[in-house]
Amino acid sequence: MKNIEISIIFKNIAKLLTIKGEPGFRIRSYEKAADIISDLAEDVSILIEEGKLQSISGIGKTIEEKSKEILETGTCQAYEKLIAEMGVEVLDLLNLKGIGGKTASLLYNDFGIKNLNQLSDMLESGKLQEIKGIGKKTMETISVSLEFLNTHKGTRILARCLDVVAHLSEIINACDAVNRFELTGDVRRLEEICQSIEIVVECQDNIVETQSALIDTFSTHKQPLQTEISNDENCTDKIPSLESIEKIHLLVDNGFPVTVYLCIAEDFESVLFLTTPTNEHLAEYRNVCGQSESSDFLIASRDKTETEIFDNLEMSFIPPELRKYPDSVALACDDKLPVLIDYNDLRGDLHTHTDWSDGAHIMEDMVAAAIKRELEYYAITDHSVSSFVANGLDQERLLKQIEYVHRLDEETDGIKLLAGSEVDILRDGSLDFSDDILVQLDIVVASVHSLFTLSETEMTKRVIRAIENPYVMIIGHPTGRLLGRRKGYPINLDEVIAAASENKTVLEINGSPSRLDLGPEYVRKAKDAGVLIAVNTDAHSIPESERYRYGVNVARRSGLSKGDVVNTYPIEKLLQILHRNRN
DNA sequence: GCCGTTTTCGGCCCGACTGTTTTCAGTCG
Repeated sequence: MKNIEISIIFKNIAKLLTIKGEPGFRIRSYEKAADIISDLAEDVSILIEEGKLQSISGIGKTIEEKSKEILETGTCQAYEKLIAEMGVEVLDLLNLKGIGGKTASLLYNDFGIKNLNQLSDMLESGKLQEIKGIGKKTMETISVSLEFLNTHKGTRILARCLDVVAHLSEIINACDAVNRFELTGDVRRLEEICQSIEIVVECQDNIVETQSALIDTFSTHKQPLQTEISNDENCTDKIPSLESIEKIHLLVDNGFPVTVYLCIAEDFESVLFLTTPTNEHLAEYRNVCGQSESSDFLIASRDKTETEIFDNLEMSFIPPELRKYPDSVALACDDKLPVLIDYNDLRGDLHTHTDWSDGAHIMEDMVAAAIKRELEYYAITDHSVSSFVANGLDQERLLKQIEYVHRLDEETDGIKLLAGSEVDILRDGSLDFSDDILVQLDIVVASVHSLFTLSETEMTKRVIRAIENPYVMIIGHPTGRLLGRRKGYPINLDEVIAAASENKTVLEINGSPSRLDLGPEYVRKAKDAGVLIAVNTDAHSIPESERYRYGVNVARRSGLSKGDVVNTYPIEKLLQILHRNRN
């Protein structure tokens, strides 16, 4: 059980209590505890063992007891009681833009709204607009948000899938009848949003025996994923049931589909090969090899490794991340696939936070985590004054911080610290700090954090003006999207990319698992336009320093090589590139 | 629910802006 699981339960308790209409401060305590726990650098279980959990400010007796209960049983009674009473779907109400705690509570208590479908009916019947405080614009916001959530219904972001996979792996490992297993499908391709989890299992001897042993193992490990065996044959099935392939369908994590393919050793890699790509990509292989049926293909490729299968198709090995795009097959046939950036290629992080603004940890601890990651350079880029809620730094505090970073840099061996700022891009595209302040910074990341409702024209103009500022080096999370939750502000990215290309401004791939912003579609366009990319963590805590992996995933899926990513360069070259617009 | 203390309950809670109204809910990190 990881900290994140405990954190999610506390966050959900807070949400359910909000919707129920409970008074505020108890809710706030659960929210605070959830935030504290997700940011902890150590496992809750260890802190409890050492008797240290309650010494953290914000965590008292009740939170510790409930944490213990969750660690032991996968859940806690208080949470289960709320879910039983209100239903888990009611939580979706708070994911809608335009609806906050007060409105969600009103909808639930006075109108009996328990899920998005009921809300949708209410919206269509016009009853929603009768509620005080909901006018034309808010209706529109809710309607757009509802449609967005519906298109992502039943999906999970990659990070959540990997958490779920960690649990499933434990369960599968506990089954003696399994030789080995590997992820396939969406998760193997590292899709930012996944439709399902697919796993290929190599059985020890008899497939049917392994199948029934695995079903037994899954059935006895119900918590914390609410794992159920499902008979739903409509689950993602890339290959038909064959004599040599069996399947198990599961629903985990409140109804998320999992398909387990069971096969013998000889078929393991060919099943992996067939189940990894999208259907569109798979069709391209068929064009190349002329095999029309998966079953024929399977027989033809029996006992071969994936590499041998690609060899037989007379194309180079296509990394799983690229087995989505039809064009990668043509590139593989011509042996022209890019050499993808590797996770170890990053030499530094150019966008991070500390407790000077809204980070959870002190600068020294964040730096220690960076040294542990063996980074060569590390930029501190706390928020600027306009991000008030994030305790953004004003000019005076920024100047103090620059000095502090320089001093810490002198005292610290093994890493170069860069003084930076994540500067807010204001409404008109100007920045929070004047040029004579910006010139003192090693790194300037400029980001939009407010006024998401501007028109596309205004927003595009706003960001381009920031790009044109010679002191701005990187545009942070360029679309403002939150995966599965928020579409991002309206902006013409083609124009933004053209402006970045012209002004030699770097665009960011933000490694926050719920952002991953820019996404592959536009990263590819940026690469084509000669724009360099920075893969940053935007870490607000020590655990978040690990999110560089998610950023690299996006870079790989976008077909980026090491040379396309600015923070793979040695420090001298990096600064030369970033400072080239300064005179 | 947590904290702190003047030991048994009162205080916790940021700011600017938008939308919808005329006082407040929601949104940005």
